[in-house]
Amino acid sequence: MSDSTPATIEDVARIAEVSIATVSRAIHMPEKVAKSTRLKVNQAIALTGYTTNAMARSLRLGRSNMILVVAPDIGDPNFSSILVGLENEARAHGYGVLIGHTQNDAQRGLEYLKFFNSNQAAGLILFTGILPFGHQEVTPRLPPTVGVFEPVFNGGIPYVGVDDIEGARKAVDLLISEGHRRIAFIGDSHTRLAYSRRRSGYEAGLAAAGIPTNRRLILEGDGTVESGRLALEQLFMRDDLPTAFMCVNDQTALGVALGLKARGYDIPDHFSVTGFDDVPQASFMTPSLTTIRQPRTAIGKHAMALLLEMLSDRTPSETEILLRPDLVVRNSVGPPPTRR
Amino acid sequence: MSDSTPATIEDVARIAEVSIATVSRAIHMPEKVAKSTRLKVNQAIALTGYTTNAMARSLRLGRSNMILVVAPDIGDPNFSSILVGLENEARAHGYGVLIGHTQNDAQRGLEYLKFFNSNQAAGLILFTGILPFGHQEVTPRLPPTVGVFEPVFNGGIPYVGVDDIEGARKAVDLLISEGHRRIAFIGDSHTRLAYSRRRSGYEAGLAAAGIPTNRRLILEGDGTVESGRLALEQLFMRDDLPTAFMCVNDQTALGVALGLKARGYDIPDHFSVTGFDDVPQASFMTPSLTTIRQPRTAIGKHAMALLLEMLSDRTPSETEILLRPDLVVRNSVGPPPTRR
DNA sequence: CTAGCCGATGTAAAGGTTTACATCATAGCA
DNA sequence: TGCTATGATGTAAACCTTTACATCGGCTAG
Repeated sequence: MSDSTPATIEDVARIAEVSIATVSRAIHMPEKVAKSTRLKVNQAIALTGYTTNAMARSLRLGRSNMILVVAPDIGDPNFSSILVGLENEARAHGYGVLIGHTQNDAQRGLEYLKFFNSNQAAGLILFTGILPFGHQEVTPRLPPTVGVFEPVFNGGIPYVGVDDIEGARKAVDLLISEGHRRIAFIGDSHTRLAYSRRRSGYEAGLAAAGIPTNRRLILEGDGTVESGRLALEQLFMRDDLPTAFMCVNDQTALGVALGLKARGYDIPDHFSVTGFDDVPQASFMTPSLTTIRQPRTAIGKHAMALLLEMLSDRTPSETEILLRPDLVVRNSVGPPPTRR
Repeated sequence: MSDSTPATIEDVARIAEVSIATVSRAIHMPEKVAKSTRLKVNQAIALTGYTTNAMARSLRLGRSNMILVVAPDIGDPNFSSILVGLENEARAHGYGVLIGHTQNDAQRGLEYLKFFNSNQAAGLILFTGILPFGHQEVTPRLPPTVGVFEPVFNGGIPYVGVDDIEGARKAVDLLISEGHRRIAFIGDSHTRLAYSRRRSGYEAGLAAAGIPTNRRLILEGDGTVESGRLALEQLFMRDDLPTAFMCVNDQTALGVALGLKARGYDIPDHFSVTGFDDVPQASFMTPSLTTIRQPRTAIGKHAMALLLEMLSDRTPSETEILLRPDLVVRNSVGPPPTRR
């Protein structure tokens, strides 16, 4: 009954008393085979517990049913629920998800390209806009690829993200409506496009309110907790403080909040703070963080759907999908202190 | 020079002027081939950019070089850095990591078994001890498998985790040494072995200090923030309060802390709280959480190493690897309030 | 000088699938 | 009735690799 080696298409064919070609057709092009035959084949499949050998299939077809997802850091809290969206969508279409992380090491990124030469993956989902393959003169021939969060470095590759400008705009508008005029932007970056876009939204918001941008209130950062803390220290050293800190992401906001707390200040009584992303811990911070929510599962779903589309007819319907970021009002924003 | 289709072993053989068998040998058993030939082959490989077609190889060998990692929830903060350890170790040995999550749905778990019938994966890493395949009379034939965190349900499968009893013991000992005598345990569970082990450690600690266990101070939970909050409410309703809450994990501790804060209590002045796991956010809570650290990356590394060992000679050197949990002292524990 | 051995290499089969092409039976039509 | 179109199925090649076995040449030892 149940042998130790898995059943092959040949076993099924023998039991169903047809040729292996018919079995294959019954599975993949059922309309091409007589109803009675289809029935016999299905019974034989049920009996043997047959599953198509994915290796043989991929070999024959010249493509696999795996999607490689490469992220700089798997541990990023912003990453995991996107993965859920990716995985669900992939599985719904018979694909599996392979993961890799580069830890910002170009060499490692490069190694992942082997997955495509060797037919182990059919498509690529790339987190962060910079190609993880280092700075190369020659762009490596990429497989069908979709970016997440940011457009991919050398362009021409569709991507799915959130409208960073609009999101930032919502945050800065909230701060302005609370009465803030001196608003710092923490976490500007020239390597991460998403971050500089958020800065653009910030500037647009200020401009719309007639507030001149003050370059001394724009600080760089790399999105880590530490960078937030550091930026805060710089501002304190200059003794040129804002009343509100608009941070490029929640991690940065956490760093700022921690720094303020360490100096004995209270949020939002003394300073207001906003984040971006709405990572799970944002709601558990004290005070809970007012931030911009990224629809992560939806991002994952759309990215995978786009890639799957490319894998079938090679012409993606969209080249850019920007989802709507939502303002999540919690307790880290209040009016500026009346007088200093 | 660079064709559109990837180079095959035949291209390499032609250029190196040897047979494909020699090329294969030069790659996989270099000592079996003359040095001069090896050189020619290597040059040809470099020239063509040849990579072994993993599909063909797996097909021929009858096994793949992929490891499937199945977790109930990819988004679990306790999961991702283990994944890093898994992935690094796997890659170091030429394996890739495939991920799947069951979302506690037995049906989904079952579907992943297909990966093995179809040769898409060679081994399985299973998070949480319960087989994700539902309650079945017949245990499905499992591929080489290693459990993480807890022994796998029907036994006989090696696993890697942390010594939960010892870890819990460290937490309860700390609380006792601070002077607590009424210590609640939040998050007992009969479905999660790791949790009930932590309860054992808790009880052992109490016993060692001559404190009788009070069943009314042991509350069930499923390790979520909500379960912590709920358990706290129960205790308050009974008006039978402890002075310290030892929580089964950090999430639960967070729920307890949030609940206490909502009721206007201060940690650690009014109550002490401990967690378990040391998830990233534990250090950012207010107050920062005293907890037990799981060496996550190491767990991942060991689990994968064990599996890889099983994949080669089929007899794992260990059947159980328990790593040492470390106490991380932060600010959520203090002496009990002198008088109520 | 030759038998035997050994090291290096080549030949060819096998692994499981998909699919172009061939075959065959039957239905429809003249 | 005989021919063709059609629908269902079978045959066999191809996808790329690994490896058991065969071959071949040269060396050693007797």
